[in-house]
Amino acid sequence: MTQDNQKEDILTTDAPSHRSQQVTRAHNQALILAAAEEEFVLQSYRGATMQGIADRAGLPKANVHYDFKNKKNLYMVVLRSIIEEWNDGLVTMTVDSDPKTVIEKFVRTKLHQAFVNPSRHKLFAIEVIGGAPHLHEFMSTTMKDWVNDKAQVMKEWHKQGKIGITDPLQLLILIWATTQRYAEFEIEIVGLMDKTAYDAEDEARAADFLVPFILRGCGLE
Amino acid sequence: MTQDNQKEDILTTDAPSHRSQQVTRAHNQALILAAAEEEFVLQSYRGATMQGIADRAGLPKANVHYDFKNKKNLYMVVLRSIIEEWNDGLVTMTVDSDPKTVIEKFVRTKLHQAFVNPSRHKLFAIEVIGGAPHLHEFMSTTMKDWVNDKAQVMKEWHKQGKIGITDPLQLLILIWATTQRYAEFEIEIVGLMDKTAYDAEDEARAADFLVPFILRGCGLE
DNA sequence: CTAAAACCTGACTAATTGGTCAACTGTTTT
DNA sequence: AAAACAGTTGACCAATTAGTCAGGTTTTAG
Repeated sequence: MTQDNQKEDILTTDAPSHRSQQVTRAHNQALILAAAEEEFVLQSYRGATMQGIADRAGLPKANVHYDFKNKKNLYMVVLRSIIEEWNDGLVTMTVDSDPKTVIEKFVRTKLHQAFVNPSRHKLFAIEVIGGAPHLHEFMSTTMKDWVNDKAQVMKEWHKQGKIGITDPLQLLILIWATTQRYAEFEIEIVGLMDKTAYDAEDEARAADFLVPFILRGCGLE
Repeated sequence: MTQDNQKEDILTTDAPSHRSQQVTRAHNQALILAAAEEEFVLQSYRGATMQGIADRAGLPKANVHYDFKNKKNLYMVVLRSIIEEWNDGLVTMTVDSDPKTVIEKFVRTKLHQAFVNPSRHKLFAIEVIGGAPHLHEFMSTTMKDWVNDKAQVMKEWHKQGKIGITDPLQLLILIWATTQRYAEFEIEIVGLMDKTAYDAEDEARAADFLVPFILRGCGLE
């Protein structure tokens, strides 16, 4: 029950059948990471069990330890991959950019990430809410630098009368809060919509509401 | 180390010294609840230990079991007290109310709750993010009724041209997201502000940003 | 004053769980 | 072909932890 389909691998490469060991291992690691992400979200760090992650990935527990050393390390690997994705969403924003365009793009990108990969946002949120014990470095370096940079640009925009916002940090907090909310509180929101999961139009519905609302709030449009 | 100051009770009443049993018990239960709230936020349900809660309350572990039966029950009691507070923040909102006044009041109330009692918001958030396994009933009854009621009112406002919002649920999500964020992501926000805790003016700063922003977003003012 | 009831707690137990390890299988190198 | 290596896994162990309980003390009722 733990290990079933060794033969029918979905990979499109067709090298000799004994290429499998390396490839399978990479494949299994991906399975484990995905399983860990789910388990950590649902059970939170302490509640997640290595056995639970192994079961979810359909592999023996010792395999998980072989690939990822220990629980903390596995958790850190998952967190790190989330941070990498965070960096991808960074919009280029300079003094010469058009505020309206940049803000709209930023909101849409963040919102899209939230709908495409809610688990990662949930995990990140749980980590921060619980005191961010594993994220101190990231938050005090990468994130802070990024925020200071954008805040600088927005202050300049304000000086030039391009935007009605005096406190850029508050605006960033608001944008993160409103976009990520759809991922983090998925269960609540979906429940209030009388559904069990988001449907295809929900992201668009959220964007159609949020984008004009935020632009208006910023005194644009 | 677990139990120290039995004598010096801080209570200002000075009834005969053997009133203590009942009073002390109530007092201890309050201590345990507060301790549990902290522990559950920091460690999440599975990570929180009865011993940890007991230590935090300065009482023996068996005492916690005596007062609250078991871990799950203790958790439910904490959750229930949070839900009660949630109900307190409900603003009266009818078709005849002034949208601007009501929305401003609502935002300020929610924001104040967030700053006054961040732990409760964190715990609630962790519960919802983790799938709300203990909140299904609340969310599908009390909360849903409340939302439907307010949505009805807002739709009427829109029909009368008093407000520029067509999808009330989205607005409620936004208000919750932006206000509660200051509680849930306290660590992140405080870090980005180069502090270790909110200072006295932070709530006002957030309100001064949020209230006009949201009113503008709603097409008011 | 006495007996019952309520309260309190140290010591113990059973179950869970992160982590290890030795034996095994398949792959690569020489 | 055979030795070295990488990958795999069942079985086991030590530590943690929720929950129990018996024996104690304090409070209340009659």
